[in-house]
Order: sequence, then C-alpha cells, then structure tokens
Amino acid sequence: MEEVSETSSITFLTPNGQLQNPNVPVSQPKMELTKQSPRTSRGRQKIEIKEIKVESKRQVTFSKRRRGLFKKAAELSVLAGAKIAIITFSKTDRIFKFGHVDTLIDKYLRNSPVSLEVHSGDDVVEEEARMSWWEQSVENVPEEELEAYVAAMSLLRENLGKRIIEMRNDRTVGVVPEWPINMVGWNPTVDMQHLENLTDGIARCRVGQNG
Amino acid sequence: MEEVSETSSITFLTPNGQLQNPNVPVSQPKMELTKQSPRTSRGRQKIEIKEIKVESKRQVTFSKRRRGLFKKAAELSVLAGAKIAIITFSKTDRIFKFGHVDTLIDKYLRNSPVSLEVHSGDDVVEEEARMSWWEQSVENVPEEELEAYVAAMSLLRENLGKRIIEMRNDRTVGVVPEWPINMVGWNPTVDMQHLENLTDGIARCRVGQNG
DNA sequence: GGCTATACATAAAT
DNA sequence: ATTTATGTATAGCC
Repeated sequence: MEEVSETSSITFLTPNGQLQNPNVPVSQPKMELTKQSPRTSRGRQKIEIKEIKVESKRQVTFSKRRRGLFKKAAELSVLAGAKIAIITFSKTDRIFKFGHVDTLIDKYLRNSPVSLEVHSGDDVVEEEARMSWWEQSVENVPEEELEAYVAAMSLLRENLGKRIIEMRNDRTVGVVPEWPINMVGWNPTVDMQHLENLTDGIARCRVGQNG
Repeated sequence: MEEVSETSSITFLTPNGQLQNPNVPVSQPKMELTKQSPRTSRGRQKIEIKEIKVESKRQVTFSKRRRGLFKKAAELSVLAGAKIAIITFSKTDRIFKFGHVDTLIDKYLRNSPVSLEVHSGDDVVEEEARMSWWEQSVENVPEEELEAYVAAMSLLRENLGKRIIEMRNDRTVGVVPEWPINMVGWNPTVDMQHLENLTDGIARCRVGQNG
C-alpha cells in the first residue's frame, strides 16, 4: 500500500538496514525501537515449505491456510464459473470438504469423455477419462479388470444377501444418511416386487457361486 | 515491502491523492506523469468477486487462479502433513485434478468413522461419516437404500454378464487404465478359477433373476 | 480469535 | 509469457 517514490532504493531494506526476504531467518536483535516505532509484530515471516514439527503450530497453520484455500476456491469458483471440490484430511484425520463434493466426485467418476488434466505436485500430465466402474459399458471393461469387478460384485452380493436375510429377522433399521454418493443419478425407485425378484436372484447366485 | 515511517499518513493515498481501495473503479485520468513517474502498470486492481463475463478474461483468471490454488494446496499439504485432493471443472468442462484424488476420494468414500466437517461456500456444518455403499457392513445398510443397492448390483451383474459373454467371443481387449478408483484396497488377485466360478454364478444369477 | 507488518498472489498492461 | 504495482493472505504474537 505504501507509496514512497519512484526510485525506492529503500524498498528492499528493513528499518534495520537488513536485506529483506533472506532465505535464512535472521536472528532478531530485539530491534532497538525509537519512540516513533512501537512495533508489536514482526509481520509475516518467510517460512520454508516443509512439515511443521511442532504440533500446535502445525494445527494453527492448517486451520488458517485451509480457510485461505477454501476462500480462494470460492473466489475462483465464482469468478470463472467453475465447479470445484476439495477434500482435506488433516494429520489427525479430520475431514474438511469444500464445494459440492458428492456431486463433483460423482461427475468425476462417471466422467464424460473429456480430456483430463492431472496435476500432482508440480507435474501436469494428460490422462484418459474413465467412467465409474459399475457403469462402464461392456466395451470399456478391460479383461484385466474383470476379475476385480467380479470380486467386487461378489462381495456386494454377499453383503446384500446377508443384509436381506438379516432384514427378514430384524425390522429395526438405522437412520438414512445422505444418498450414497456414487449412486447419484441412479433411479432409487425399484418397486418391492422387483426387489423380491432380485433378492431371489441373489439367493440363487450365492448357491450358484458355491455349487 | 516498502518501509517509510511509522506514521504513514500517505499510506492510503495514490500518487494522485486518490483514496486507495475504493469499491468502485475510479475513472483513470491518464495520470499526468511527471518524469520521475514512468508508470507502466496500474498494479493489481481490486475486483469484485462475481462471474467474469468476458470469456478471454475469464479464462486467464481461471488459469492463473487455478495455479495459485494448487500451489496453496501443495504448501498446505506439506506444511501441515495433510492429504488434499482438488477437482475443478472449468466452465468448458475441462477437468483439473490436484493431489492423489483417487486415493483420497476412496478414503473419503470408505470413510473411517470420524466426524466430518463440511464447508460449502460460507457454511460449515457437521455431518456423519459414512462408508462406501459397496462395502458397508450389513448392519449399516439402511433398509431404505437396499433397493438401490440391489438395483446397482443388478446393473453391474448385467454388464458383467454381457462383458463375460462378449469376452468369450472377442479376445482383443483395450488398455488397462489406472486401477478403478473405488476398488482401491480391494485385492485384485482373484485367480482365474475363482473368476470362472463367479462367472458361472453370474450366469445362473441372470437365469434366476429372469425365471 | 484478533492484530500487525510483511510475504505472496495476481489484475492489468506489454 | 513477463513485468509492474498493488491487493490479500498469513507468521508471529497476544
């Protein structure tokens, strides 16, 4: 904000005549304050970007910078009309989300065939887009993944089978959380007859699998 | 960077004597430059946070600020030892990722039972964590969602069945992309005999479902 | 959580 | 893309 002169040779000097912005922290000589200089803060200090060891300090930094990050994201989102989602896991595994994560993750997973730029740290590479594994059309499921798909389905089927059996014994159910994120776009209205049919199918499946 | 004096009454004035940081843009009187003032830039101008209409301008801003956002994220990640993932969709639907999105989304979806803070715009609310729909243990699948689960499985089974049938006719397969994101943590090494067994199960399933 | 002074991000112009 | 000048985020303290 300061306006001084056009040839500001003092720009890069502290009041102590030290060079600004050194890459090594300067020992602070308590700064012999003249009466017109009641400094109460050293201002923002330059820090190295490396993990902060002191936990309390690290937490403060995480808190402040996460806020800053989300603010920037909000601005970018508005200015550029972009959809942004952020997920952060603090070192203590607290989760913070920004934006409509569920919607965006879903969009990301079901990924229309657009090119995808991946930025990881400092690298930026191009990557082929892909759809959610459970809705890849048949042409797109590579043979190499089939076994995993089948395994996934197998476990899902198993859990469903168990759950359905359990359901028949216990009519008390928990609270419904938010709609499962990766189900977005699926039509939830399967009538009970259909459910029964599928249930039967599952039952036979389990037999078929083991027999 | 400027160091002037402790009582900087000129701090809030431009060289023209105008108030700094007004919320409305000041008409620029071409700035009668004295010879000691060869200004070539008005410096960063304050902008309102609202969608930029001019496309070229919007794109530049998106590009610059996305870079800035990712840089901040990288710093936060290192400083606080946090795991961060960002997905952005530009207005033209170009996707940019930051961090190990797949891993983090997976972690988010399978979500260990920790409390979850959600920040959307300016609101922050608490939300109960949940696991991935395909690995919720039986106790956690609410009855209300079962039909959707079954529907999901049904379609998955159908696609797999088709694919397996197709596989038997066509031995050419595509490139394997990255491991399907929401399969992370699953053991991909299902031996071929197991696959065959499951395949058989699926085949019977399809019969069971329709008969 | 709030305050300062300063490091850093970035709007405009080139 | 690079430069400039200034808006903004934030490190260290309370």
